[in-house]
Amino acid sequence: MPYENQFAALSHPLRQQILNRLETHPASVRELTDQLAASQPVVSQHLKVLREAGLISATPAGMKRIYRIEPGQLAELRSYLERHWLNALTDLAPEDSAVDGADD
Amino acid sequence: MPYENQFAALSHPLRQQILNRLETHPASVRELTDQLAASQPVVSQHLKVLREAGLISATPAGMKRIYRIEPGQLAELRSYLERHWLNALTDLAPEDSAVDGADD
DNA sequence: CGGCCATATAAGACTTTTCTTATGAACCAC
DNA sequence: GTGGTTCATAAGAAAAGTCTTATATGGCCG
Repeated sequence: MPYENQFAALSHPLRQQILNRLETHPASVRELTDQLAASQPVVSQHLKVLREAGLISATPAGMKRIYRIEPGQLAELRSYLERHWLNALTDLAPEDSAVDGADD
Repeated sequence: MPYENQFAALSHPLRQQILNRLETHPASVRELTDQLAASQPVVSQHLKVLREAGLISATPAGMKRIYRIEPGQLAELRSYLERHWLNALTDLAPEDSAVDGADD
């Protein structure tokens, strides 16, 4: 079940808001907590979900940890979306394999 | 929190498998139940989630109901993915609005 | 060192999701 | 009509997710 965790990570509004913030500029937990009107533990917990899904990464910077978007994983997600469930729309992909009989 | 339900719908392995099936050919509940080794109520429940997310649609055909992919919603989802969290990757979108200060 | 700041994590309550079992409604054949 | 097939849905238990409160870890400064 590919990308199950990534889709789940994107399915929570606060995590979407976190990504919106990080997409424009990386930030620390404290900054996100101030901007998003959520408690610090909640922000940390959601950051953990996003990090374990590979959508963001953290780099220690002194006392803080700077979180930033990991665009590779998001690009793969989009690619997966296109390769599988959007062929019905575009109908321009005669890729024989990985289409029928590959459900998991 | 846009597309929250769509991402949640894609976050379950059985629902991904259902979409994999429907992407190649539309099917009835019975056919999906046979192919996916899940009980009929479970398949119906997951089809309901996918339908309420706008990702599939159903057309009555006699005794059966034929489910098929609704590619428009998936295309919008991909588009949303690109417009927001993939700018950091491509960096080619100077679209001023809907980027900063719009988290929900 | 002691105190403070930033973050992570644990424990518990609460909510939501998911599955199983059972049942009901609609359609078709006879 | 009866019987069989297809599908949806309800009820309940089990599992997973999410929030709050409290606490622990680690870095910085005096």
